[in-house]
Amino acid sequence: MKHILSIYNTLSRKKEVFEPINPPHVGMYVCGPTVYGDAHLGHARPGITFDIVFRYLKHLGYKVRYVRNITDVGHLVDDADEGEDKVQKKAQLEKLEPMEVVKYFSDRYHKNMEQLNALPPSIEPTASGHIIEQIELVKKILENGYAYESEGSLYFDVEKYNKAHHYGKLSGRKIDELMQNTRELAGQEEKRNSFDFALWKKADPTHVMHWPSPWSEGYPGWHLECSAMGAKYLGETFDIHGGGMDLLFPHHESEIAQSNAATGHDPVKYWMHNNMITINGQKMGKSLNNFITLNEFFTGTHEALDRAYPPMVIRFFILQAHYRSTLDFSTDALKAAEKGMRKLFDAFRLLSGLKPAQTSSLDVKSLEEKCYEAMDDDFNTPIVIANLFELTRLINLVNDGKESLTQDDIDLTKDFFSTLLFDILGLIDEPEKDDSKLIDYLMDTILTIRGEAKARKDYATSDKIRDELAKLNIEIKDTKDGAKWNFIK
RNA sequence: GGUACCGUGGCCGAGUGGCUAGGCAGUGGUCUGCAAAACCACGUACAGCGGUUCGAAUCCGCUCGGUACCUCCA
Repeated sequence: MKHILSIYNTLSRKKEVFEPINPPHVGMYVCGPTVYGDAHLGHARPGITFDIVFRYLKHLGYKVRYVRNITDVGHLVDDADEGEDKVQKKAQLEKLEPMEVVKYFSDRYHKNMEQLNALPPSIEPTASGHIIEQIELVKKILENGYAYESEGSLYFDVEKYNKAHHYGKLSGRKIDELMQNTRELAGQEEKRNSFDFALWKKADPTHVMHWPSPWSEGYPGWHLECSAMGAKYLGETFDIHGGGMDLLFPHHESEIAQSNAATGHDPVKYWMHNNMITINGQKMGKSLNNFITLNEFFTGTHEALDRAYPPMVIRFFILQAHYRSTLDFSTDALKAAEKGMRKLFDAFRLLSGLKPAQTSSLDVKSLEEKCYEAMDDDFNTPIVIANLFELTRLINLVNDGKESLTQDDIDLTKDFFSTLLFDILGLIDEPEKDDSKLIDYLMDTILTIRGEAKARKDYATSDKIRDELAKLNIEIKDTKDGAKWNFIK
């Protein structure tokens, strides 16, 4: 099957046919988390969205290098805090080294991504590990005249840059409008224009994380790490840069500016942005304090949740919406996703037991084509899933003896169903395991039945139950308080 | 205030001019000892108002409602 993959490019605001710069190689950079807290549902979205992109590009035969950074330097706690580093603040609160905080939350993030069955990226660079590269990038920008020094800090000269390039071409902003919207804020005296952004910040004496540089003891500006590390591992121009829509401006806009200022050309061919997950119609976010962490979903420990929801339910829930749409969370929506997903898995299992017929009364091949068409159309996973539900209906019809498939068609169906469901969508059919609880319920049920048998003096049945359980190393003891049971070692 | 986006049946959510999206929930039916599962049938949903068109959820305008980003800092 010939694939013409189209991807919505934020830069052009339309779908474009995907043509890698150096086929069969594809370079993809995705903005990863700032590790100062547990990942929440919002973090799962880019994790899963770009996992799908990664999986599908590989499926199409591309050799993909997927780079996802870990931001471990320099983020502030929130808008109200002045000059306080998120990682640093967390470290001070917990009386830990900043790198202990980073390690702790990085590990937990990795665990969560693994639970969601998101494949690990090819390279996962950290900002703190690339200070030299960032300093070199600042030097280039400075040499090319797009940066200025002020009080030991370096800022990007947006106004000057905009004379040669268009600052705002990604987010659709115009510098005149930025001018007009300038607010009077404290701590801006160092900058020529309020919209200039920091390339290097001089650390104040209380700042824990700082490095030497030609300009001051300090730390790199936030936008820098992605420009520096993207160029290092994927080249000055690479294929795909992804991230959440909330990073569009100013982060990605500034990345484009930095790269142009340093190299004279754009860094990225296709910009992809996933939309936000909302809760009660509002963005789920750290600053709004309305987030539910992934661990809370998996254990059911958040007050908004009635029970635990396995990672695959979260994954399926996210895949049922297109990545560029907002997705509204509710437990009802999650439950609906869970039931639907189970239905798909049930149908897939049925395939193996289907009785083959001499002729096929159904056309399963066309469904496969529809699934691929949907994937090729900007990774439209909800359409893929809708087609898989149609396939599920057909499988059930065959199972009910109302339609028929030949062995060849059954094999073909099994093959493409599994490719789509497991390889491309990345779902895993894992039965929920909470054995201890399950066994308790089962034993209660069995002992109740045995008790009823004994009550009507049906000792044949009650003894049979005891003997059969004994074979499983389960011992039953009739006590004054009723029957008890335990495992025999 | 600026910029962008959105408003689809009870819920979630596809869909950029004419063709049933889909899932969950609900109702009726088939099947079944009962139940579950499965299958079949059923909802004449596209915020409101106007316009373009033979024809609009889909294009245009206005109104209402909602969301995100807005240059400190990150």
